[in-house]
Amino acid sequence: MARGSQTEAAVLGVLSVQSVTGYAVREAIRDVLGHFWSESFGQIYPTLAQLEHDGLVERSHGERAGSSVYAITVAGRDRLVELLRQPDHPAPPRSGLMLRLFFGNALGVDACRGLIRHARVTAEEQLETFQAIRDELASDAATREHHPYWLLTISAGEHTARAVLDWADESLESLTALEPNEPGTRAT
Amino acid sequence: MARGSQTEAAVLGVLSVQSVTGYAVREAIRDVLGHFWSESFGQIYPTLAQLEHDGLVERSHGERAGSSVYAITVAGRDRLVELLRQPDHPAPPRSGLMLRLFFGNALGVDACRGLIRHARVTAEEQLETFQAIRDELASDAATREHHPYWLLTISAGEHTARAVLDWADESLESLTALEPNEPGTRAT
DNA sequence: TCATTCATGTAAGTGGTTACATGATTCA
DNA sequence: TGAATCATGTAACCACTTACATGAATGA
Repeated sequence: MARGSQTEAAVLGVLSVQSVTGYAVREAIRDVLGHFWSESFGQIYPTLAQLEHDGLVERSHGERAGSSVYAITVAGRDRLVELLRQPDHPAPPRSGLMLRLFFGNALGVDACRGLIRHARVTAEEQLETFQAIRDELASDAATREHHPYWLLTISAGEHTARAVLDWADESLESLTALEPNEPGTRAT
Repeated sequence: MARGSQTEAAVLGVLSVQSVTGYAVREAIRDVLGHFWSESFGQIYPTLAQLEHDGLVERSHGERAGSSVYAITVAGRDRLVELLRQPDHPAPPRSGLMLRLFFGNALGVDACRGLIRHARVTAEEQLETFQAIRDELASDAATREHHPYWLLTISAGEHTARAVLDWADESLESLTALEPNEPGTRAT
């Protein structure tokens, strides 16, 4: 899947579940796909315009003045499947946390501990969020045919978060064994 | 940390371990930081030129004709610590796998199974790679002060890979319970 | 001698973010 | 009435990738 088509797929995907405004597409991507996907305004509106031009979505008047509701067409559904079938070209990894830890000898062991603790807290918060999403899903019958798939992504998030928890505990343990060698410590 | 400075940090970091050519910086980033970081040629050479201009690295003649070896300066070490201390602004998540699974109802359950199996295989291969790196590290005494930190990143990779394994097994199980509803299946 | 690796750089293109500009509607 | 939210769009900018261009050294 060419990089640009990923946005197309995400937007078509949202519209395949429900017809909404461009603004709501962005909200859905942020709130529902948020733990594994993101799109900015600057991408969504031009993409919607392109999709309309290609006959993959249709635009109708929204309830508010000037607002548009987009609905996916039959051709749009075909296109969505076509896009989803294309191979994934994952972006090269770039973890700022790992970069800092890798050069932890320069950064100093205390700063490393802080980074790991922070990652742990974030993972804990994520687990709570995932539980909340599970609860919400359980009471949403309208989209029940999607739930088995949506749960897959939630479960992936949970597994990853728990892995971070385990890793953080192990890592904090292993760093306590280290003498407080702090090459990077200076008064600021 | 501003986005551009991350490249600066990665390059300075590599040079803080050993003085090498630009080509070798790229190799180190690809082979050693590869599981959590990446830089392309187009980034490394301009960054090295900038770092030299700022007095953070020094250039000397390499063994080969026309080749340059870069060495980090004292100011460069200070700058590295400064960069590593800056807060991390993680790139927004973009998992093509999760996007496809989330819209699995459109893609079809068989294609989803294929994606998950593929992710599982990749995770298995990664675990083997990590073991190989562990073995290599154990026999490299020259960089021993870095090892506690380098092991942190390897361990993180292993935890993540094992999480994928568990998630994949669970997910494949959960999908077998699903009737073979295949909206996305068409002859191509 | 010929392919591969080592080595350095530039230029064009892309995918994406951020900020800007505008205005209606809702609700406190 | 005024702040927050809903809503649509554009323009500038940025980091990064890919492809290109070049050539020396190594080793089969």
